[in-house]
Amino acid sequence: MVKTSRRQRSAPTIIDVAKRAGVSPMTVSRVINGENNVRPATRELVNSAISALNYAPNPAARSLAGAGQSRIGLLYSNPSAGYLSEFLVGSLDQASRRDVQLIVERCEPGDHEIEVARHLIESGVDGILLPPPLCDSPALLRLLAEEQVRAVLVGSAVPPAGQLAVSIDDCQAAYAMTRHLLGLGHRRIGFIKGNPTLKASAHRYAGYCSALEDAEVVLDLELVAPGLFTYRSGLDAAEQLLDLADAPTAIFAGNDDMAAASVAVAHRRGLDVPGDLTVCGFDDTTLATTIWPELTTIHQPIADMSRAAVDLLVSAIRQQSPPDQRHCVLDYTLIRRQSDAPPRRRPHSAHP
Amino acid sequence: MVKTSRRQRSAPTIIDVAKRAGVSPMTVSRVINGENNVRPATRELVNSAISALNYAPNPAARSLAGAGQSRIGLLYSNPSAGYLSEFLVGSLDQASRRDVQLIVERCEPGDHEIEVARHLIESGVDGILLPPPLCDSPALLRLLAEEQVRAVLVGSAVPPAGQLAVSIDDCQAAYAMTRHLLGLGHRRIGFIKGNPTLKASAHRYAGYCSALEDAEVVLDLELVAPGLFTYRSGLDAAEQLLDLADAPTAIFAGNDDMAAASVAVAHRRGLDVPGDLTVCGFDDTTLATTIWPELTTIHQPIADMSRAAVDLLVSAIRQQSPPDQRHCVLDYTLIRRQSDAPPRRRPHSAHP
DNA sequence: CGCCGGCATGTTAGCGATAACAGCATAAGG
DNA sequence: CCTTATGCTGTTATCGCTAACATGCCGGCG
Repeated sequence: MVKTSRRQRSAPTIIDVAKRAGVSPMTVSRVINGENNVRPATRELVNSAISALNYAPNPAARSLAGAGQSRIGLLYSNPSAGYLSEFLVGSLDQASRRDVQLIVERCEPGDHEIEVARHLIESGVDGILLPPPLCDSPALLRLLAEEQVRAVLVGSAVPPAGQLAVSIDDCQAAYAMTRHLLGLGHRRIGFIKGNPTLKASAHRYAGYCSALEDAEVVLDLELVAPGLFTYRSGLDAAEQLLDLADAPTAIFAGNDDMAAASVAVAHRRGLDVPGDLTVCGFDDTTLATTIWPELTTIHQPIADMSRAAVDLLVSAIRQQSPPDQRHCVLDYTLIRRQSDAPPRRRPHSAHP
Repeated sequence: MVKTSRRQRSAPTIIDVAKRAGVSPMTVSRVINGENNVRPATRELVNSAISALNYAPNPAARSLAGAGQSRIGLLYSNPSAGYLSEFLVGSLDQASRRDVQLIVERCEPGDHEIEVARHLIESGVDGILLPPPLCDSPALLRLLAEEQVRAVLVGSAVPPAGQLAVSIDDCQAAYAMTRHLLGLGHRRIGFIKGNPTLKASAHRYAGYCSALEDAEVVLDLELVAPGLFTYRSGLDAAEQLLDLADAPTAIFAGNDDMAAASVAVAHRRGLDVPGDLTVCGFDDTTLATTIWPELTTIHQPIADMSRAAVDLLVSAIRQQSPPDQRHCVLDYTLIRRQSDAPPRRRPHSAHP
């Protein structure tokens, strides 16, 4: 059996070095940490003892005795299915690289987010990671500000000034998707808005509007349906859009859940997707590839975002990196799958 | 304030937990390390103190004090939506409690699982966690046996003898669900089988058959459709079942994805769920509560299962707890939501 | 001359956890 | 009924390192 090979002849300690250099362990420590109040001659002595013994400080002991390892919390409430797992994978990875401990805490639907957050804070974390939808809770942000706990908002489209944040550009992504649909030839493009309490909703809508405008397609408010990011709300919105006398040839839903609902409604009405109706989503959750046809959607690099978030937070905690970039914007990807196609009927000719 | 005064809001220590639980720090340590010589009542006391304080052991102190830190791998390939995140939360939590480093490795659809597993082993893990569907890969198990790497199979219905494993009783759960449907008055109950390479499929089917038999309802093989646990396969299976001259009044799908597909097919045909057709799933993935109506399904305590798996693995690695229980079977829950109801039409009278 | 202040260094006391052993009930055995 | 096992649980002593304080040594000042 190959016991962990590291346990060989116990490595030299700071005491071995101290003896050999004829000084006290403390002086060795000072030399190691580059403190400037050691006489050059002594420093030299210690240094040579160190290299003679091939000494390396024990990081565990170091963090135990010293500044202590920092811990960061991850507070999540109800992200869509695949979001959390990706987020976890990324933050875990980075947390271990940066040598911080990650405490994961869930806010159950019934819980009051404030209570849970307070619990986390009281448990002594030095900072908190807030993936959506918690990143847009004003009450939570207020609490964090009061308690002076640092936080990184992930996925919030427009974080308050100075707030640490990581996100994609929701507006630009929605713009790209709308442009994609326009490129396929669609002119009547329905849009299902998301939960108005989340800032991302407004931004995605803005991207949609802006793309239409740039393509000189007039925005028809009939084609814009309200939604809440839930499947259920998507059902209602899709019904509303498809009930229109001049129904859209494509529906761009504010997220995958509502897009999936739109597909369901289309099927219920005997419409083929994408033959009779193009449907696109946003987020690229697992739902997007679970249903049939698989959804064309916007993919967020969630794992990378969470990695970036951990980095930002740790740097802030250790005060290593000044605010050279408090808000980190990563790139999205438009993923094309089977739910989009050019419109079957020629659209009404647009302008002369 | 430049630095948080060291004493103020530091993380809770083993001593805080000990005080709160009214025991000595040593006992807490024993609980954390899963040593088996602690009275269950005491263990419970300590555990609740741990979660109340949101305590996590300081890895630095631990490795300093002796216990060399071990690492375990989590190898996953393609669990259904939501499974992974729950699994991660549970295993993370327990990994941090037990102070093992969790190395997460994904096996992409194209990858050969053997290669990925070998990579993980070579990176020096002391054991591997195998959630479904990898837990049922014979080739993988063979490799692990050869390499003498310990593994815990999670979700495999009948693990090889002596293999570390955690699961629920799939057969019994399917039995309970079928019984539930019979209790509602259904007699023609369709069943969609799962991927035949996974042992859970056969067990769920066995539970279904056994419940019918006990209720003296003859098993009609017409009502049993093949499936693969994918949404797509559920679509085909549901079409097949609903095409039947004497169609079922209820469909029990082998998992939630296929149940969701069944709901979609029903809607496409203008059937109301649950008014015209009852649909039940299995697994209680997030999909179950995403769609409408929300699915009645079987809930597995995935987070607890992964916690148990980590425990089992760590204990085996540290050789602290003998094989007092190599296969840990946890309880499932039948969750009733909106997708089931008594059959609308009186079923054909059964027997004289 | 003697006291002060500043620098280089040594001492002491933990950091948070565990190993090893010591106690102390309770159960088993004679 | 007393002794020897057999759990559980508590004590003590570290692990390697570093804050915080204590010491000794020097020159400068009144």
